[in-house]
Amino acid sequence: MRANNRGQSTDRITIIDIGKEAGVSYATVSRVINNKGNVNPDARERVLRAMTQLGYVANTQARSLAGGRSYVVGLLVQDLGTGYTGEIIRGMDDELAKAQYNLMLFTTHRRKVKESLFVQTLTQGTADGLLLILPRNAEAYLETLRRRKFPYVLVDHQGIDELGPSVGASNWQGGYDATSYLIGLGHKRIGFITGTPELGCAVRRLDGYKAALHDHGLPLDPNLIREGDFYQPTGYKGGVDLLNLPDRPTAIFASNDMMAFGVMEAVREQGLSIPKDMSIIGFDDIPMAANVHPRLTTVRQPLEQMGRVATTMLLDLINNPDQQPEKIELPTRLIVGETCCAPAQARK
Amino acid sequence: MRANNRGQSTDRITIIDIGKEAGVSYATVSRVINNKGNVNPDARERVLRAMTQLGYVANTQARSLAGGRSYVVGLLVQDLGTGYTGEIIRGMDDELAKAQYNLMLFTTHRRKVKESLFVQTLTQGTADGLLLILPRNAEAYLETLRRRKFPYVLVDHQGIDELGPSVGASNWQGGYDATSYLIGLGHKRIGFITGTPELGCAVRRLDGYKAALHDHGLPLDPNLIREGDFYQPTGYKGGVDLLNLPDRPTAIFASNDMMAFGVMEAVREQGLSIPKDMSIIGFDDIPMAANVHPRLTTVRQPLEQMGRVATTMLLDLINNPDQQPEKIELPTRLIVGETCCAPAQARK
DNA sequence: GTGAAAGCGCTAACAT
DNA sequence: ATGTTAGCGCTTTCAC
Repeated sequence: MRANNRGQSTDRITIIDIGKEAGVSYATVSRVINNKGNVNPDARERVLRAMTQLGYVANTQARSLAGGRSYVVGLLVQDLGTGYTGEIIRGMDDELAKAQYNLMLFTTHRRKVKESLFVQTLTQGTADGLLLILPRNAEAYLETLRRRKFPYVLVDHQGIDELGPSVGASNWQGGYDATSYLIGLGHKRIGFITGTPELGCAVRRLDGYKAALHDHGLPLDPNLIREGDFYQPTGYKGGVDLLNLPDRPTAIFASNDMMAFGVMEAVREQGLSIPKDMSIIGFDDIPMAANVHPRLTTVRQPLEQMGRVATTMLLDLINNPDQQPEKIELPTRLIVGETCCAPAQARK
Repeated sequence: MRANNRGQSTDRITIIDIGKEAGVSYATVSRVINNKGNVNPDARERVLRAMTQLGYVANTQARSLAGGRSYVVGLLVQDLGTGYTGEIIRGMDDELAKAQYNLMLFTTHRRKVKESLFVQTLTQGTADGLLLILPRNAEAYLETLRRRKFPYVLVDHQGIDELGPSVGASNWQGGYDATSYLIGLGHKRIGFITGTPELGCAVRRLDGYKAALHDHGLPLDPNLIREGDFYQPTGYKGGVDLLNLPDRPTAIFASNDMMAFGVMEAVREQGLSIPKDMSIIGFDDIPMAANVHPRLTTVRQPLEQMGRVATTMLLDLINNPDQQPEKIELPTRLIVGETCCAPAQARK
């Protein structure tokens, strides 16, 4: 048992050991491991046996240094707080495990400039590919990634321009469906709280809202639209503002669940009841949406599946670098909870 | 511009380039990078300048392969769903970034046996240390880690025996405080929903509950204690059971916030009001606790700080392998929300 | 089909 | 104080 320079014991089994045990050169062992052709079935068998027998574990550092893969995928997220990201990661994680890949996590929260630095590190061989969940200001480093032909997939980033392979949900349709649902219940004045306006998904949800109003012959009142940023406090604030309107809406559609929770808070603070006095609808269907009372009516994004699909896309891209970048949009679905009902006047 | 075997462009700047540019051997460059002594200030200056000028980024694979550090820390978690983990990671992440470290994420959810496999990978040079949040059945691989003298820190794992360096919160005190608070409000029958019984933190919270009852001369009714697992559904179920008791409690203390949400659900389903008919208290103070209505009264664990402290401990351990393993317990604090009040009979 | 050998970028002796 | 050199474990030509 040897010890490395930090005192850790490192009695590693290398391909040289395997080679000796199997009676072949270690080049052959490498061929077996990487499934390259031209290996005698007998030899392959012996190598495989030696590997399990000696408990061989590949050293990924050496592998990637020698020009192979690192078997690491980078993941860039802003935040882990809301459960939204957690759901997506669950899907990624599962898919990655199947392919024997590991995940390197980068969080950008609070940091401003460092984002491009991590791209440097990552593309220097640390990772074989990169997953980006809802990135902001991605343009800067996406350009670098593209130039280096470094595989990446965007999750839930639907910019206006061509930013490369991406997986998202049908945000427009979700916004349209939720609004139509409220209109169907009899609501005529429907408040809307936007997400971060720079984010494609936020814009699409708003567009869906507008389109639904238009298709049902309802006027678009700019006063009913408040800007939010996908976090709870702006939902609360938007809710307060809308409630204070002389001609207040009978329903509020928040661009995500966290903001919907904020709206719920605002409504209750005024002593109003949900949904009797105010119908509320969210977007995402994070786990918590089922745990609040009354259960939030919302538009479900298939978050876990989005993570799953993004990951398979990325692994595909790593294996076949010269592919056409795909853009996949997964369907959203209205989840009817208990926060919506017909407006008061319609019930009279 | 060269291209590697996967077609990516890899015009890397190595320490050799830096050496040439600065007019020194690349060994000197290495010395500068790693802050080893014996470098002429002039030479150091030239090297540093060359590095920024050429935009040098170290190749961590090569570094760790050559016996240095990988500048990666592994993180083992079960789940990212509840926000609890997210908070801790936020603290870790911040601290890690300061030390230029990266984070490799391993999730054990759903997988049964693979846990020991990741230890193999990790200790083969992929990471310099390991952080474990609330691990279950950790004994198996902790033994391996110890034998290999691989640095690790446990977060929120307070087993009965000596499992090594760890960071936790004062769970006993928190349980004691919450229970005392309820007793102070006038409650005499207080239901309790446990966490996963194998987890040290769950046992401590229960012990704190029992001690508070005892110290205030209240009897311990085993019927009022229900087993949970820290997830919402068992909170709901425990709540239903306690509500159906002929002599139902006037308050319920759930071992964490997610289960407290479940209790709230159960109470409401019976048409009862919170806190008038039933006081509820949780544990953790995850962000969501402030977003439910009424705001959950709970025991705050300093989650972010726990992550922070665990990380500095680990980095310390990486730097000085022969340290004594520390055990740090951070204080919890009662957060008074709106889910507790005096019981009905006391108010009469 | 298989082995020998070069080299990925770096650290850490060992020289000087 | 600095240069030289030997690997770390692996992939990948290039021979045979």
